[in-house]
Amino acid sequence: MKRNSRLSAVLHALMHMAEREAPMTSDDLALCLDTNAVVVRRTMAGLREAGIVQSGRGHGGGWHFARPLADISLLDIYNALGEPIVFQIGPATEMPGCVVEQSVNRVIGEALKDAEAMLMARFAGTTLADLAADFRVAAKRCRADTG
Amino acid sequence: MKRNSRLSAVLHALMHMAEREAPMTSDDLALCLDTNAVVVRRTMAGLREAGIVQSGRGHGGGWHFARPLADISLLDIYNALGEPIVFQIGPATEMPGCVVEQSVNRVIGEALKDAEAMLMARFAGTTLADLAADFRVAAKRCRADTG
DNA sequence: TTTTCATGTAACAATAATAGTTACGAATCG
DNA sequence: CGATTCGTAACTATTATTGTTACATGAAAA
Repeated sequence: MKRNSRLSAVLHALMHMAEREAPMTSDDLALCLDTNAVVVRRTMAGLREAGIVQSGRGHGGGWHFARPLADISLLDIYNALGEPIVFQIGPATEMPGCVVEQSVNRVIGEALKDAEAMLMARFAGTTLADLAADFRVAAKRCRADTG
Repeated sequence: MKRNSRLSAVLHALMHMAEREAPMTSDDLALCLDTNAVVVRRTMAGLREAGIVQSGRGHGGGWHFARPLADISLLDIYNALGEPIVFQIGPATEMPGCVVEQSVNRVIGEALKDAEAMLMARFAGTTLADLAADFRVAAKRCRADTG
C-alpha cells in the first residue's frame, strides 16, 4: 500500500503560499509539489471547508490563507484533511468474537492510542508560523553554507 | 491500502499456543485466526528465524515456543516480523530537493520518530507472559460476569 | 518401506488504499 | 464574450497486504 502523504503535501503547499503575497493557483502549487492540479484541489478542499484557506475563481484567483499562520495548528490541518489513519499496523479484526484476540487488541490498541495522543498533542502545539520560522532558519543556514 | 495486521495476528496465535501444552499445527492456528495455513507459516517464519518459536514436521509436528514467555517481548516479535512500517502517514518524497519540503519533512519526521520511539519502548517493556496474564484476568472476569 | 502428516516456499489472484489523469461544468474577471 | 481558474466525477495506475493453489521436503506412524 502507498503511504498517505497528504499531510506533508499540504504543509508543503501552505509553506509555499506563506512565502508569497498573491494567491497561488492549483497549477502553481502542483508544480511545487510535483503533482497534478486536481490532486491539489482535492486535498485543499478540506482546508477550505475548515475555514483555513479560501479559493477564488477566474482571473487573479487561486488559494490564500483565511487567517493568520499563528492561528493554524498542524492539528487543525490534520483534522481538516479528515483525520487520516495514523498507523499502518493495526488489529486483524475490529470486533473479534475470540476473547484471546480481544485481549491482544486491547493491549496493542492502548499502546497505539497513547502514541497517537502524543502525536496529536505535538501537532496541536505547532503552528504554521512555527513551521515557517523553522524553514526560514534552515534557509538562512543553507545560504550561509553555500555562500 | 489494507492495514498491516501481522503483529496482532501473530500475537493472537502465540496466545493460543500459550494456552496449550502440545504443539499447534498451522492449520490449527489458521482456524483460530480465521485465515489460511500458508499465511500462518509465512508469518511465523520470521519468529522461527529469530529463535522465538520452533517448528516440527510430520506427525506430532507444529509450532511451539523456543523459550519462556517472560523472555519474549513484543519488541522481539515486532523485530522478528521485519519491523513493519508503523505509520500510514508520511512524507511525499524521501529525499526532496525543495528546501521547503525538506523543512516540512524534518518537523513531521521528528514528531513521528518520537511517537514511534515511545511505542517501541512500550513494546520492549511488555512480554508475552504479561499478555497471557492480562488475558487470564479478562477471561476470569468474563466467567464471573456470565456465571 | 510406504503412507500420512506437516512444514517450506514459490507463484498467482483478490482486495483495498493512495495518487495521477482526463473531461467537463461553473464561476469570475477583463 | 472569452480566458482563466476552481469543483468534481470517473477512470486508471501503482502498491501493499492478504488469500489461494500447487508442489517439494522432511518426519513419524503403519
